[in-house]
Amino acid sequence: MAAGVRNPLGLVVLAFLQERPMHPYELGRLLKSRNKQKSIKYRHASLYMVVKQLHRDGYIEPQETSRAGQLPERTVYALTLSGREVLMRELRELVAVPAKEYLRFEAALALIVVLPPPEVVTLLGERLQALTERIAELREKTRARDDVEWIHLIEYEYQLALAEAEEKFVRRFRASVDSGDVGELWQGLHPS
Amino acid sequence: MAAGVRNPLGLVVLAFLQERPMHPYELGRLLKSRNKQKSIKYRHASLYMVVKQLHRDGYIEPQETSRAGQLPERTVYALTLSGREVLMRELRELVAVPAKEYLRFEAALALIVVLPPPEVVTLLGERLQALTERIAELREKTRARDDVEWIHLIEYEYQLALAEAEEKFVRRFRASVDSGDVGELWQGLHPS
DNA sequence: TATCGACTAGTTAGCAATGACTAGTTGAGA
DNA sequence: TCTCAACTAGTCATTGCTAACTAGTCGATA
Repeated sequence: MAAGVRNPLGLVVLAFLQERPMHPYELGRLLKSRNKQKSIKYRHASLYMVVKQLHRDGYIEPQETSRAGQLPERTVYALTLSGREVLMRELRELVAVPAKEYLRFEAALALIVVLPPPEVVTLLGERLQALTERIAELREKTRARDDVEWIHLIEYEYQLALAEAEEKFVRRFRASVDSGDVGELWQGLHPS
Repeated sequence: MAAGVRNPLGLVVLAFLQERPMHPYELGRLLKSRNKQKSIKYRHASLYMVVKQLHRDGYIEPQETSRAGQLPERTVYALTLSGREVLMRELRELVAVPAKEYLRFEAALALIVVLPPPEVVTLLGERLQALTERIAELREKTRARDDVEWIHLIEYEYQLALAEAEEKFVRRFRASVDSGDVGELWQGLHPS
């Protein structure tokens, strides 16, 4: 059946299996070793779930089972034709069509009037500090290196671009709240 | 016994109940009328789930039940003391501590080498167009208005800041790929 | 050589979120 | 006045994700 692959982790599985057949645990190891877990949420158990779903939907197929010692049996999966197709299709859409994302901070902003303005200034200060550190890390990580081609750092460039934008936004926002020009409504909710 | 309120929708419920006791359906109506559904994912059925959880965890309490005609009974809930506490606590954390978000586009970037470079240029072009439209909308929405205080548009300002940053990033990225300086690895994956 | 932590490999139970469903009410237009 | 669409109000079944568990292996250290 299968209207597609919702979970990005599923796409990783398909993408990796394009290189060669593998068993789930190996997929997980590879994912970690290529540092994809920073961009794609990875939980050990989720991987097995996702593999099961991909199999159910006919995107991957068990090839052989092997076993080392008394450890559990490993099932090696291979990509099917429709698996390859769905990988390309989903990836194209992910790139071409911006998805609506619900960010935690966005939700917080939508409810920000619940907190008294002076406290918001303090909290935004804390966030600012964390963001600054994050940005420094990302700048370090994305600095041109000889051992890694730039295309493999592109996710971090993106994170960096967003983090910098957020930093600027928070700085502006904090200044606004700090200036005291906060509007009657918000002020009125917090009698001091 | 309740380690907090994971779902942002739960925070909306708590925040709204701070104003006055309400029944779930009314909460949903209010959420829509205040245009929070653009920042906080809202599904009718999820609301009832969340309300049930908040009740289970002692953050809200049923006050009375009423009924209009033959329509189902409505249960009116009120905020408890620990509900108020948890609302403030979670909101503070949401503001002060940047959460790691897993964005769809970020995942796509992590797997981008699966697609051939020329196609990526095209797809990024499509995304760029969508982003431009989105930015125009947000600019319109956040333009200073007499009938709404600026603090109630702050979520949109945030979205705008991020959208603009993404637009710039995509533009730069597309130019890089288009220039053909794409690295051996990526090129090698797509024999032409 | 006993033991402790890290690694290998996969399963399971429980909860949270969502699409689909039920069912009555109201108002506008034919 | 009939009916159709939109609204009111809530429930339920399915699916998916994750924390926690099982259980064996390997290497270092005391």
